[in-house]
Amino acid sequence: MKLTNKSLYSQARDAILNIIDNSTEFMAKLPSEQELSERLGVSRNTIREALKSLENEGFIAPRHGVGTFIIRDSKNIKSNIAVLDSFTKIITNHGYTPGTKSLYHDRRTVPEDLTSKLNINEDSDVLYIDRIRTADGKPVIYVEDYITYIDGMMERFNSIKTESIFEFLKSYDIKISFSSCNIYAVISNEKLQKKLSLKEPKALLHLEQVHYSTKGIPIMYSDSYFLSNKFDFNLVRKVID
Amino acid sequence: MKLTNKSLYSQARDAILNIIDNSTEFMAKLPSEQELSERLGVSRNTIREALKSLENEGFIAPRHGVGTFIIRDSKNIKSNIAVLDSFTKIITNHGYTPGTKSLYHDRRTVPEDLTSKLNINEDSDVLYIDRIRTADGKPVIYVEDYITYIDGMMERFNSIKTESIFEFLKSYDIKISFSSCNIYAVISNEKLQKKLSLKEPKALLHLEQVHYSTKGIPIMYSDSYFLSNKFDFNLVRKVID
DNA sequence: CTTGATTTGTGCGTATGTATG
DNA sequence: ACATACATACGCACAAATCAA
Repeated sequence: MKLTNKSLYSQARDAILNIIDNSTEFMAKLPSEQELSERLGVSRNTIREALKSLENEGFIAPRHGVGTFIIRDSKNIKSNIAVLDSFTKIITNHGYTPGTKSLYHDRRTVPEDLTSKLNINEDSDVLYIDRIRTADGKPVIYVEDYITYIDGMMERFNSIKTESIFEFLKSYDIKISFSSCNIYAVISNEKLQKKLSLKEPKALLHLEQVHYSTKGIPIMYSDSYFLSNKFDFNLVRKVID
Repeated sequence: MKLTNKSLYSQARDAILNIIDNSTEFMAKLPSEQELSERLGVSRNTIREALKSLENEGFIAPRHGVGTFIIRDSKNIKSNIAVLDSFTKIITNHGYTPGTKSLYHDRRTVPEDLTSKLNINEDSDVLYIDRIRTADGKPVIYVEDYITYIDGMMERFNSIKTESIFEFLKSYDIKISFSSCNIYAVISNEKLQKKLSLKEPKALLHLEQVHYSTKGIPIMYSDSYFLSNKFDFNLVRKVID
């Protein structure tokens, strides 16, 4: 009998994240793996899987022979750039009300430089989507998406009213699992200033991404431009020995 | 008897990374965990640890019930921003010869806004270091470091000739383990243009970091400014369920 | 449509090593 | 020297997903 659809380690992770968010003092020590194992009623291995996941996201720092310490909580993190969230969630996390100002799309032949990135033939089609996302009504992100074309996509995109491309792809049983992302700082050119209603050149954070499905197949290429002063992108960088 | 100072899983990781870098076809499939386990003579658990690490760095994508697939190799990755490398290594990886153009340092009271970040009293001192790093002789990174002051640090910093702050800290038995990093795009102001020998405003990638030791103690705050057009910063972003 | 083989995912138990205080 | 706590490693069992016969 299946009680939940979540794995044990994922449930343990949630429980530990709860401890983290409720702690107040700086560098508080978590209960030992042994104690967490007993308290949550799962094996130490399962606890360790949960801790590893939290360590990867930068919440905790284990010290060999000493204990595991909380280095930050999830409440104050507005956006972890290593986590692939929707624009809607990123804007919401920063305390703004998200919206979409303009939306254009067409079907076109894949641009030459994207054939290798999307691993498709040069005469293949893509669904091109051009969007301006807003925070409290003001333009903050400009996005251009190129999605490997599937039969009838134009028509379905017209009929389905969703702000989320990820949701749209789910209707084709495609679930985006990760993206390979290049990060650049750019100064807005005329096109970008027009799109983002800027009167003067501003610094933008440019993310160039190839999105992959759970099957590891490249599905979508995106260029997104963030008004950098509106967003806090956080990341934990680790030394690899 | 200790034959190596590397953990088994780390050795397995190296062996698998070697397979990855030597594969040619797109989305090639790795040998199964079972086979890797037998071939490398370690347990399946150890193989899984190695694979998990490679998955976290975006080299492979496992598919439940199917196999593990190579999505990129390490040869073409110039700089994974989630990995905390030295500036020297980042510049070298991009194919340039690294150097340091200017170097200034002093001892000063900690700036007020850094007391909480470094978790020190407001009357504590820091070692301030101001550097311009070059690639093939051209300025490409401007860095300002603030290190929690330890007795005699000024004198020792004068006498030790190293380009690496990390190496300098090791002489105090402090090993940097990770940093918490905020990422911004900025347009160079007059000060930055002077430091980086720029004739006109350019887009810079600004990393604001707090560096922690292996003990999880904040040691150093850094502001670094990268000439964005000279560097490729890559990152794998994952959907969290 | 069912079955079986293969492969990754999850979970437990145990033992030993290493760092810290 | 000792206890505590995390790190590494092995073996085993079963679940779940996929695919081909």
